[in-house]
Amino acid sequence: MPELPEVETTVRALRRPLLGRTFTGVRNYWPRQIATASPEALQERIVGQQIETVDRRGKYLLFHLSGGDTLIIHLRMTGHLSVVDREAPLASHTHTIFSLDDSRELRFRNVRKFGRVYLVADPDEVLGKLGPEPLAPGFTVERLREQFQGRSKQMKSLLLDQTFVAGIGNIYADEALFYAGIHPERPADTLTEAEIVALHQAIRKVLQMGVEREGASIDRYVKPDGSRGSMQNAVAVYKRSEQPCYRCGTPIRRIILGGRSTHFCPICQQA
DNA sequence: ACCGGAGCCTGTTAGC
DNA sequence: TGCTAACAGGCTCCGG
Repeated sequence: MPELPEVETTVRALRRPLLGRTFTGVRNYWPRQIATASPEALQERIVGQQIETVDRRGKYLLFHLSGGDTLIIHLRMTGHLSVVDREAPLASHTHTIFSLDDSRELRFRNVRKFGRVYLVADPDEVLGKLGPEPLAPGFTVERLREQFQGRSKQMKSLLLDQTFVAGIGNIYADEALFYAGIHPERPADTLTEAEIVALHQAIRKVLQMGVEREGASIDRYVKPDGSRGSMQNAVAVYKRSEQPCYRCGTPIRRIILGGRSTHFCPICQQA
């Protein structure tokens, strides 16, 4: 669901309305959503702090604040952020509302309650174990090859591991493996050098495509303004089981790996 | 250290 | 048609 491209799309939409704003209050209706402190403690600490940057690391949104703290939000499965006038009607499942100094509010809607809010002095408390940022210039083939050290699990599961590469979720993992021509069940330690190069290129390609298309509106995901992205119209394998592979015409297969639905072409992706 | 599986959640969908 | 059970997958935690 919200994976790197969807979070990046959210960050880009929120930057303009949030940069330079100061928090004036916090309301919370689901205390467990606040991971680092009680809602009262969060409010106490965040009020008066100005938003200096709006950024992303993996699937996390980062708001660096004038008091030195960083507000971190993870959307998980169903999280949705929007900035609206405080008079706007409240959508169902809105669990945390940040009031701003311009009569607007940053609202965190979260149907399945998996999303989390962190307020920390040191972002590494939350982000410390994340793997490399796949669209950053430092994500080279060499860097990816290093990440394979000591890893033996199946490629699909490895791509979902945020300590391997940050930001990939179920959709883009299946898409990347398709373009790299790698079967999702392949043990990581059996990849050839050529396959690692292909995987590096494929990861960047599918994430870049997702960002350009402003995310995949599969299931519930929509942009902060409620409109849909278009990546769902450009997927090669995800949720295309039984439909013909665009490359060879063979029906796309769906299996369960590590408890996750996995889609692949049995001809183009050799075991 | 690494791996796989359970658990957290609720709206939607599949199946009887 | 109406109900229940399974499913969806982000991450953390636990045991092997």
